Amino acid sequence: MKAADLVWARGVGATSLDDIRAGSATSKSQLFHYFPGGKSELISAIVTYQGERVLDAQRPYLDALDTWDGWEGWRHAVLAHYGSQVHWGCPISALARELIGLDEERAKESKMYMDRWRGYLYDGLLRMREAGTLKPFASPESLSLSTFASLHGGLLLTQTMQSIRPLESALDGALELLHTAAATQ
Amino acid sequence: MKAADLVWARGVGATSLDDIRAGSATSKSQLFHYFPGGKSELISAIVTYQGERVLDAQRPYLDALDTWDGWEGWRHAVLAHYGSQVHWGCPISALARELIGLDEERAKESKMYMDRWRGYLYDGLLRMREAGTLKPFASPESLSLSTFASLHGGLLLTQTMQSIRPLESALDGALELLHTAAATQ
DNA sequence: AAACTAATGGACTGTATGGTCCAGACCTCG
DNA sequence: CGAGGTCTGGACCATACAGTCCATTAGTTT
Repeated sequence: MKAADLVWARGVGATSLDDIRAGSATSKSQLFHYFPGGKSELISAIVTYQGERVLDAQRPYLDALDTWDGWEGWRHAVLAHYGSQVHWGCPISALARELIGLDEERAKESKMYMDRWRGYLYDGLLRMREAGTLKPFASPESLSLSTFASLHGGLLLTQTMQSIRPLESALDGALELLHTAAATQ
Repeated sequence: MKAADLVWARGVGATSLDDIRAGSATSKSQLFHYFPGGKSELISAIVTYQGERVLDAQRPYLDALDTWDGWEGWRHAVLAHYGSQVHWGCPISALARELIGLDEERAKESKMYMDRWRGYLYDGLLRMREAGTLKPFASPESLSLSTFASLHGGLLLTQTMQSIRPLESALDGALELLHTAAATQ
């Protein structure tokens, strides 16, 4: 999906259908043949594509966030994935942000990916607490929010600073914070 | 600055000069009279306005981030400021993000505000380490990055979740993390 | 090969946008 | 009062965009 990368690099509003047509070596009629709903439907497909891609890159760790090894693996997968991309930042949060107040329907779709994503962190933390790995009064809700915030803040800074460093620091800090909620044994 | 809020709500690309004209009850010629450089110059003014506004909202704590009380006050000021705004999220990071690859010159301006902002955190942490409040091997660089990432991630989630909760959790987590770097006395 | 259908290119249209320009209102000063 | 200059409204222009349409090609069936 070359279109997805174009939109990632330049944003939804700044990417015209002509840009996409030129980048994909097809014609306008082709574009509307495959996406009868026009740009909105194209964006929808891009949201799905990027959402799945981002989640896939974190597998199988997303389902293993109930052990410290799982979290370590996840951290490594995230850094490897975003470090290997051509563009900085996270396409999903960028789409979610831009689509708010531009295309409410597509914004919902990208928000859904954000929710699913955080859901994996939440589920892992919940299982950790139930297993006694975390303190009984640790809040999976709060911890998942702060961890998810660190992740996306790190990704955002990645973009403004053009470096992977902030993401590393953010994830290191987030994991260290999780450890402070570990049950003392 | 009504224009600043319009751009905050809808983004640079999705806000036309006509929208701004309508919102400010003036005419096109007025707009170009005050901003001969056109939209780019208008955006530049908005960046400056929002940048100063955001930093002002955190004063006087920005210069007091070398004590735990200072950090508490800062956390409170940030929550109060963003909780009282009409729109969610942070205008500066939103501008910085959108302007990358749209107007390189203005992107630099907004990135500058991000850098200045983080600089305050860094300076405070550096003074804390020098004063022995932090462990000698604590890294102001890393800590400022992770704290700043938490802040901006929290603000981003504020926007996708339409709630102040993620920002609260993010800041709480960030401050708790700072405390783990405190010198044990 | 003829007849028919589906895919394809790209010219075309209506609209919105950033930006220009000029006619007239409104001051200022002699 | 009136000449000179400045400010202001909004009509206007060129361009870029999303989306439509039709003539032609390519493929399939008989």
